Amino acid sequence: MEKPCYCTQLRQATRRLSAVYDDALAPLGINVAQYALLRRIHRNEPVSLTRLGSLCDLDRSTVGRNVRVLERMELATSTRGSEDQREAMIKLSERGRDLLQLAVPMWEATQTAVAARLGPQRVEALEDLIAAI
Amino acid sequence: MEKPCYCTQLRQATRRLSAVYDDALAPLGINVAQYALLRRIHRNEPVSLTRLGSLCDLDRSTVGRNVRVLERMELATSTRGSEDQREAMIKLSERGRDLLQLAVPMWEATQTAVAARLGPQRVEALEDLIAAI
DNA sequence: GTGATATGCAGGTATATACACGCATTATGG
DNA sequence: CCATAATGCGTGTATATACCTGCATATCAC
Repeated sequence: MEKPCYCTQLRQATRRLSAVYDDALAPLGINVAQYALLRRIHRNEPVSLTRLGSLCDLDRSTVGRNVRVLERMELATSTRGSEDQREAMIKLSERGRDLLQLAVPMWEATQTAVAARLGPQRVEALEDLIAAI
Repeated sequence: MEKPCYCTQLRQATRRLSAVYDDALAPLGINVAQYALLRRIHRNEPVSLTRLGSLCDLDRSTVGRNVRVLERMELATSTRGSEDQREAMIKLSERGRDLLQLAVPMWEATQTAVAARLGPQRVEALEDLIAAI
């Protein structure tokens, strides 16, 4: 008796959960990945792409492209490091900061709703699992 | 006291877990998404894109593109339905069937290894969570 | 039967993601 | 100092994913 693929099921669950957060943030024109990135930048600015990549556990090139999207939306800016000319200095723009301030309560509401839907037991299991995987 | 984003953490965990399965299947030149799709086709062939989409809980256009990749790898074929000319009839090719036969034990080994690493408690929690999300 | 509606697909567009390669800049060894 | 190594990025390439639009084919209502 074969168990279904943990990975495939987890991927599916992640798509579903992402859609919930995406929908919540849609009025602001951002998705949950962009929200996470904005927040990460905000907490570390100015920050290089390499550091952002390691903070997000994403490939540097991925972060670079995702930041570019934020730049196109005029939510973030990228300048060159003053000491190390190789480094990109990523910061939020004014608009980015403003939008993030609107986004946080929306995210919080979603987070709370998700926790309520799952119940404390499952939330704990989720936190444990995330750490274990 | 703010809890980190469930969604973002789950996305991260999913990326990590996917990488484990991807690595295991890499010798065959496929990743876990392709494995899941091959398997799904195998169990339902011949199958239309719409049905495949609903089975995988993926957008039809996504499945269409993913199947196209399998076709390019010569692992699957797509012909037109005989009754309904609109329908695509997706099947595995010989190569697809052969490769799947090699892939299944690799997948099983990974599945077992993951279960061992997590332990029965967490595996159960994972199954429960996946169903709940 | 024919016009309206529904269904199935392909393609455009866009984001998220990874890996490999190459270029520029910085750091290091001698 | 200078050659070499290390570091930081950008880009090419590729897959996975979703939404929307348009086209072809079926179905249905009358």
